Amino acid sequence: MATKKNIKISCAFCASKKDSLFSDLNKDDLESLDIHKSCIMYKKGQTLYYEGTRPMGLFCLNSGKVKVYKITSDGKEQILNLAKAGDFIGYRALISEEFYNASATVIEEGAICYIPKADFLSILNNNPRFFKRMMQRLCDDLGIMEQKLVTIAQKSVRERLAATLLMLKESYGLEGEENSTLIDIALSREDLANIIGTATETVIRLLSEFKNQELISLQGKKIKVLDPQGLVKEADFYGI
Amino acid sequence: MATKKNIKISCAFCASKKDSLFSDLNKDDLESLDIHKSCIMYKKGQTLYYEGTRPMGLFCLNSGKVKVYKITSDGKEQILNLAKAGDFIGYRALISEEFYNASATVIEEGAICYIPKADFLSILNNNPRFFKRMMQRLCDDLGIMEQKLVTIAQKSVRERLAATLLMLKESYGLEGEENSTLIDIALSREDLANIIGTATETVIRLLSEFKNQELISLQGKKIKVLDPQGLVKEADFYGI
DNA sequence: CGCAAAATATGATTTATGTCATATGGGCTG
DNA sequence: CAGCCCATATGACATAAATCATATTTTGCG
Repeated sequence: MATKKNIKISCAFCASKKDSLFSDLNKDDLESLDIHKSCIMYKKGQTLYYEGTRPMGLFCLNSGKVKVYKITSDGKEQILNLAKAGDFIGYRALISEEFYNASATVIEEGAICYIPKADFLSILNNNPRFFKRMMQRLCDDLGIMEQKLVTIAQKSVRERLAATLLMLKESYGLEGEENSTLIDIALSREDLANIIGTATETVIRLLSEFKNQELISLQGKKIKVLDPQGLVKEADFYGI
Repeated sequence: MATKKNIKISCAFCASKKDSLFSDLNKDDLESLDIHKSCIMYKKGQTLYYEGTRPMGLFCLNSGKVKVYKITSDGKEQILNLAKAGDFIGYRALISEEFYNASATVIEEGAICYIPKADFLSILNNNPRFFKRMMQRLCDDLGIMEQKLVTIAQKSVRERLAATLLMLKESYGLEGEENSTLIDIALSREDLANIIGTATETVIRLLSEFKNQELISLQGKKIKVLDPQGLVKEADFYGI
């Protein structure tokens, strides 16, 4: 295995910080983050942490994409969250001082920073503004998770797939010609199935149907949304 | 409609407080809660709040039981949470200053206190210990919700029902003779279906099967768990 | 107390989705 | 650049669960 090169990325000048939780930290706090921070390149497939292990710090994506997931007793994977540049992951276990209850694996390579637990908790405890911000984030996460639960519990696989495509379009959409939007994230059909909670074959089949209905187009792995309104109709609601 | 009688229940002496979030507030904070608090009896079927409305305070159950649920666009109900004596509900919307994104309805009558938003937020903002406690609670809620999502997404209805019965046994179990445990909460088969995310008939059928397997016994609405280990086997894991 | 309405129970049938099998294609590695 | 492997694709079939229908029992109400 090659030696991992530590990349120098300053939180104070990190472009990904723009809309992250760190976005309104003051200069001192941001500089204190840099002191013990490490920042390395991760390749696709590398795992940041495993469910059941103890968090020692906070991961912050400077670039790349990560999936956060749980594995059931019978070996099935359920993706709980996707993270992209600017996103934190693993903060909940850190805050509540528990073991991770999900795993995180890189799905698109990128630079990921790691802030030691002590530094993160120090800011959390000494900066009430940041503490509040974190609390707000947890509230948001909870709301999102509740909505996902309802969708998975009450909607058909077809509806969930349509809703998921719309959600992915929001988060990863690249505008193309003729109103088409490329979903710019390297998700396999299996990953997609593991977001929705269904079988890989079912996703493949339904994507084919959506293609035949000219709601989407498929160029290999990547999916392009042609008719978002049509998908909204299929989803019978908006947002998974 | 009868006039609602305001019951005098002091937070400082509330028996239900024992294991609530208020359990380690100091005397002054507890007394400040009492000043503007109201406490009235709610009957089965009464709704505490509706999704989409603005929270004006915090509900705290002195007694009785409440279901918290969302209604989908096509009118199906998904129960997110059940609350009993000592439980708070609606704190997330209050903290994040948003509209409720679920509704709450009484399923067993009881006395429910209502603490105005300002009083709750005042304690939250002035008592860092309580703030921390709240944050911890949100973390726990999030973990629970994630686990529920995984279960609903990846487990069969049969497994989910078994898991739900075990969960209900933990929260509402009354030990009876011969190792049997009565699940002491007035849930209809429909409610049960709306926890699990399935059709009422399916719940009824599966309960019959579990009865035939002598895992449970049915006396009208109420369910008695006879063989928890058998249910664990059916659930293939523990805890929904 | 008796009736109506709702909840529970069970059967018959349909359907969406899972599973298994096999073919095809794209991309990575030596 | 070739070959292999994994992802995608599609078909055939199995099945869990939804839906619709109809008893039967329980509950609440006047």
